[in-house]
Amino acid sequence: MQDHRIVKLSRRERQIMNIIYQRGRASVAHVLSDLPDPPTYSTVRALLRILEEKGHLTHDKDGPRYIYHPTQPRHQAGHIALKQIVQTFFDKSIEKTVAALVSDTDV
Amino acid sequence: MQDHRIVKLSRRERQIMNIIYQRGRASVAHVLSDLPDPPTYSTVRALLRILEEKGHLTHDKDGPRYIYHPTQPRHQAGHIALKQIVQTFFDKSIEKTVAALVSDTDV
DNA sequence: TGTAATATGCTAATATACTCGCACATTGCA
DNA sequence: TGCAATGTGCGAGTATATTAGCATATTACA
Repeated sequence: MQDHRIVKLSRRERQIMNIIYQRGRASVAHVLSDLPDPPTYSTVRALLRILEEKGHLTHDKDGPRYIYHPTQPRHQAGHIALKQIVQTFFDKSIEKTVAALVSDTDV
Repeated sequence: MQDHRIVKLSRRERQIMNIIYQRGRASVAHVLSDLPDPPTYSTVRALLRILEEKGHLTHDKDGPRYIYHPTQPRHQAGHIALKQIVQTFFDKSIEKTVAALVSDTDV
């Protein structure tokens, strides 16, 4: 479990981190276009800035614009997220989790 | 994906839902004892009330006290949470997710 | 039965998240 | 080179989440 940073994110912060993890890296415009109930460009920039201050993101420049990417590697964040779910919903059993994962029938 | 209710939760709300899903059902005292950086009893009750208003929880009485439990079945919530993770961290690939799940080596 | 312990019902203050607008810089091209 | 398009920096308002306190009911048992 070790690093609980990600669990402390707020709703919007979480949405944004998910988008960036899914894409690998993203510009403000990318994030904005993927956000549900999208706010303004300004708002997204503000949130990205905050996430960077908190250490979840970094950016580098692609010509005139910022490209953000996670500081914590994708696979590592994925692992942590998985562990959380195994613990919360599947009695800490990897078997049960795999079973649920494979059986696509319900839900 | 279907039901995005759970993704809309705030930080504390999420923590509480996780605790209750993990336990199956829980009293105020249970939740309080499991919360990190625990607030006061009053606070927990307020949050539980809100979660109930939003439709995530119900309660029934065990003698003098309320016992809360999720309205959405555990396995269903687990499925949804899993799908989210598969999509965000593992390129929508169940194989990759299972692989990560089984290889306990890193993180 | 009287009292300490433990519940809930409300109400309201404080902190944090979320939002946006305005000013200014840079880019690309007519 | 001048202007429209697209960036960022920053400051501040609004909404929501988080917190706690006080009044009151119920329980358990000396």
